[in-house]
Amino acid sequence: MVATPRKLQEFERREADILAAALELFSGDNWESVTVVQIADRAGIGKGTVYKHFASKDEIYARLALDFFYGLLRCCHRIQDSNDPEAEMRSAFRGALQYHREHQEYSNVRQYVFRAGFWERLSKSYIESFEKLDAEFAIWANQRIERGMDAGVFSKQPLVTVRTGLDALFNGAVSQLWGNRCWMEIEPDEYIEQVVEFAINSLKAGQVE
Amino acid sequence: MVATPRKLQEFERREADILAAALELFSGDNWESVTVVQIADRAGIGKGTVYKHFASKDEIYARLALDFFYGLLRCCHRIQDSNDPEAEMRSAFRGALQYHREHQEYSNVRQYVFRAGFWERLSKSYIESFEKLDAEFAIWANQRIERGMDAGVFSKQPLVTVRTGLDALFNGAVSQLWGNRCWMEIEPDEYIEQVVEFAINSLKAGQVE
Amino acid sequence: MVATPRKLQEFERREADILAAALELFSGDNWESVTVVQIADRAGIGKGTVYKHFASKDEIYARLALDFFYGLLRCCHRIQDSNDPEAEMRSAFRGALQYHREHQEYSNVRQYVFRAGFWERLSKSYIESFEKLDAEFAIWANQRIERGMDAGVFSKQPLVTVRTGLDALFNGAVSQLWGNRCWMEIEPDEYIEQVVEFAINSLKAGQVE
Amino acid sequence: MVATPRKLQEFERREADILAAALELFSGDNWESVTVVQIADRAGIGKGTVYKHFASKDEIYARLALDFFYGLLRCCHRIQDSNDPEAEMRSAFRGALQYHREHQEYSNVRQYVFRAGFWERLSKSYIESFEKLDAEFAIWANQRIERGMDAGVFSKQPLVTVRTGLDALFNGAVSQLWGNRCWMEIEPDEYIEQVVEFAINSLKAGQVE
DNA sequence: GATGAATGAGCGTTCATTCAT
DNA sequence: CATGAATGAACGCTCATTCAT
Repeated sequence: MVATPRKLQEFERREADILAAALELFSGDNWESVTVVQIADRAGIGKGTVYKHFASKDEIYARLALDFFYGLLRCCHRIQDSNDPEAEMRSAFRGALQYHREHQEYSNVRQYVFRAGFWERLSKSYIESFEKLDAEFAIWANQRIERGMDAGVFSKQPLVTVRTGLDALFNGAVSQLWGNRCWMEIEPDEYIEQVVEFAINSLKAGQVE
Repeated sequence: MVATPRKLQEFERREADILAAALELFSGDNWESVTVVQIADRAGIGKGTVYKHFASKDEIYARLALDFFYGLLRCCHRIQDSNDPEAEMRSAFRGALQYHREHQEYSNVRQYVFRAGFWERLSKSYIESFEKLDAEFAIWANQRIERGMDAGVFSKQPLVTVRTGLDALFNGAVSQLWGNRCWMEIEPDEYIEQVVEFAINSLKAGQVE
Repeated sequence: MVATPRKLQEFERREADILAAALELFSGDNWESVTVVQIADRAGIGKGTVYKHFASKDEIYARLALDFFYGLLRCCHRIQDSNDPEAEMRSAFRGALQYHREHQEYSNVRQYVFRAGFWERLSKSYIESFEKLDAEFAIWANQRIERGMDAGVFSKQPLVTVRTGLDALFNGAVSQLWGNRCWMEIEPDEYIEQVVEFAINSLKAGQVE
Repeated sequence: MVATPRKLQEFERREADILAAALELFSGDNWESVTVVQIADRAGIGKGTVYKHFASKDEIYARLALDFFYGLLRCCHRIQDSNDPEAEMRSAFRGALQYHREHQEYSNVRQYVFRAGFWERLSKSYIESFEKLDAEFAIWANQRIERGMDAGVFSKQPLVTVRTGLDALFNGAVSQLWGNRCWMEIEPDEYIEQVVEFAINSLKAGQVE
């Protein structure tokens, strides 16, 4: 076992410090006007040091978003393969929504990286990371949907239609969970169950019984 | 009756123009980066003229917020006194929520003035205006709640508890109505009714029948 | 006759001040590291004011270059049409070289705008100005060359060959005139005469006598 | 004979590496924006190590300039004393120009150290080095000029006049040799000969025969 | 009173320089 | 001693605010 050099450990810890500081500030009320100096100050380092770790402020956003989405992907990958596609899909959808609920601090980061212009400014390597992420999600989701269709559990529909609909449903649910900061007429957990139910129903819809 | 001088009329019209222009821009997508020049241009006046009416950009925000909240207060005051405190409260809560729904263009203004730091920068006179507003709301709401309690319609609870709960409920509902831009599982009107119901129930809760 | 408003006069004077200040600094030894603050200080104005007149530091360079090249074009246009194409071309070539000699302060500006990357950063309208300038030069030069060929004074050669060669010769001569800041083995005037002679000879070269 | 310790050898080799790396970068196109990191990388060492050898980036420039000028002085000192002052002067002038022609890579270094402000920033010891260098040149040149005057080969003129003129001539010739990168009406070697001839003639000028 | 030219603090970013390891 | 992470002054540029006209 090779011991990680102390220097490297510290360097990585700083990166974590910066990301943590940035996330705290981005999740606050003034997130639109957070400056690099504020991030550096909160991380307890100098302004220039931030740029040893990230080429730009946007890259901090990008990195936080990647961390968030990779966490989401891990959520999905944790679902065990089984002979019950419906249960799998339920678990995945529920888990993904719960993940968002538990990480509301990424709400503004997500909003920011989806803004027009963000991708245009982003460096090639970060764009590739996001594309790889998208591809992994697509593979994972499509496999499960097709498996369910082949098993006759989900109705046969064009994959693109199903994916588009589920994505819209999912994003709408996330808005709901995040848009409401203090209160909701039904409990989030119950809300999530209803969305999951809706999603499963739409996957089985039109099925000949 | 003293005729308002033409000059004064023009002055006030300009102020309205500025506020209208600012509100349009603040309700748009890039509201965070709206500049004073943009506001002046849209109002059809020079940049310097804006400062004849408002000491700072923040005061425009403050003034819009005051307009909005005074409109809300007028909503409440329009409720006729009656012998039915529950119906009054229902009307008030419903009306206040409808008011927010109908004035979503103030969404960003409200967010902005609630930011940390806004009040620190605000001039004394504006702070006093906001405090006066708060006080009027408190008087109005407390009167109605106490009247309802005295009449035995609402359960006897500490006023502070009731006010805190209702405020949270109200703010949550506003976030819900404003936060979710594309999708909601129930219609806003129905949503408002449910919230009103919930509020009334909580006012009557614990009551011995 | 409409009197120019005083304000506009002052505004234009400031622009001239900025350009003059920039040209002085760009013609000096430290021209590569001239800052906007230095330009503003020398022009006796604030940093922000520079940006009322020019969108970027590069645009100051671009504007100076345009001024320089338009002056050069005026030099050419001043040459009277005559029945002697050779004398015209001699006058033009000589005049253009003299113009460069008399405006050596633009030496670094010219170098800067010809750098790779400068055009990529330049705004569309400035690029169009330069293209228009190029086109006017081309029209003027081609007319005179073709007229000379038609008159049998210059030898018939492909226009592109002649233009390429003359441009190279001209640029080389400018380098010579500018590269040497204090001294030259022959006097600049004599040098210019020799280059002109060379140019004319190359235009007549291959001619059947 | 004391053996140079290995450690010291290595230290000196590193210094040579840094200077070589810096010279390569300073002679390139983007020499103005060369960074210390680039120099260190090309020298195959860490950034901090550069500062073990040179107190600042300017000192690297200064040291390169000193190396260059000491090389030039050695050129002069290599000229054998003889009884022919004119031949000596010819050799020296020709050699010095050839030295510049063969070391065009120092062109930007020379330009940089002659900039206003460079000397102000330079440390005392380096300034002294340059002053010593100047003094040695002056001694060498004045000796030869005076010897030639005493021998009746050069005309009697105030030393200051002769030195000023020769310096201007020399610097002009260097600009010519370095400034013109693409084109010259005569070959460099021939150019040098003409300059030498001109220099000798001016030394003999006004002489009563 | 209305104006917009002028301002300079503050933004994101770079890089020469320092210093703990 | 060599290193490179950390620093902060200074860059080009923006824009809220001021003030002479």
